[in-house]
Amino acid sequence: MFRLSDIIEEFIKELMRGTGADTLEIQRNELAEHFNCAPSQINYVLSTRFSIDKGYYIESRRGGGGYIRIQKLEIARKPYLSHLIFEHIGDSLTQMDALRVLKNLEEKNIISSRERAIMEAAVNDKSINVFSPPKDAVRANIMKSMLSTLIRE
Amino acid sequence: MFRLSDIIEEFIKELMRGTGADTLEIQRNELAEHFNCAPSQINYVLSTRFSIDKGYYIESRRGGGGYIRIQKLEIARKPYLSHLIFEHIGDSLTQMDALRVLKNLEEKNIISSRERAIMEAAVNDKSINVFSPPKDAVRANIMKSMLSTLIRE
DNA sequence: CTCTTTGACTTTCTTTGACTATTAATATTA
DNA sequence: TAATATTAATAGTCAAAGAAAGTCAAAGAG
Repeated sequence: MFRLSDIIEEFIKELMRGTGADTLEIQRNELAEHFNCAPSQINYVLSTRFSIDKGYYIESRRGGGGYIRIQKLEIARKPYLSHLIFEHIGDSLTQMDALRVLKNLEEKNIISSRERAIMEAAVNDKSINVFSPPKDAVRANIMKSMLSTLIRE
Repeated sequence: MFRLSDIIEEFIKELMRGTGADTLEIQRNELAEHFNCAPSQINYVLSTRFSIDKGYYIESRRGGGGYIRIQKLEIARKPYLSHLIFEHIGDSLTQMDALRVLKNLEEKNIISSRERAIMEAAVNDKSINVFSPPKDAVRANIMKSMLSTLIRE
């Protein structure tokens, strides 16, 4: 069950927890060499796990002394939930993206692990056994609906 | 006489008894190779013998590093939830009935009010905007799936 | 007829690599 | 010396290949 992308994700998160700071600077090639992978795999990890919607902001610079700066956004609960509901999710949401969003919500202590499990179950492909409106559309609805209960309170 | 599906079923159950843990991760292709059968036969076994109604919860992931995770629901520990999942809900659940069930669960302190709100949102008619499988069938699925997370923990 | 087995085809993630773009450092020229 | 060109050092993009799992319908067995 060796998934390098997950390992790199954890490595970065662990590094951030370690320094205590909310920003981390890495060098793409160095990191790639550390994990013995193609440099572009780092981009893959960043775009799938450290996007704005997961609560991270990324800046980078090319050329000599270049870097990638990963910043963990400290957004308040409601604005973050609003962003998810009104901007990110839209009318289609894949299962993978849903799972990643939920993982981050738990990491940000916006939901408990029980709540995460409940929501994961609700947006799971196996639960949403539909044809006519595509699964991703139904999932988007359910997800937005669930998240909005958290804003209401 | 030799029903391969039964043998695979037993093999998986034996594996779970062996490890003592309530979850087991397998790789579909590996298992298929072990039994010299088509990979899709594993799906057949899982869907006929390891569904939620049979007391198991399944998660899976495709792509590199993919897996199938089978978790046994320890129903004895949660009789009320089990009753709901295995007897009450069945394969169709109206919105009214879902709301009643959730209200009851909160009154019995099995779920928090937040959890109730989340689940209500998930099984709401507005979230489940489907035609082809009737809403009540999809709702039953989602509901059982969510409730089974409470047994799993 | 029902349940099981098989296999071709599909879908979803991940990994890799060739090619491109940008920036900083350095060398060259006016 | 100031301006400009060149080179080296980074990071970015995109599509193809790889690695799983899922679906569905037809064939087979009881």
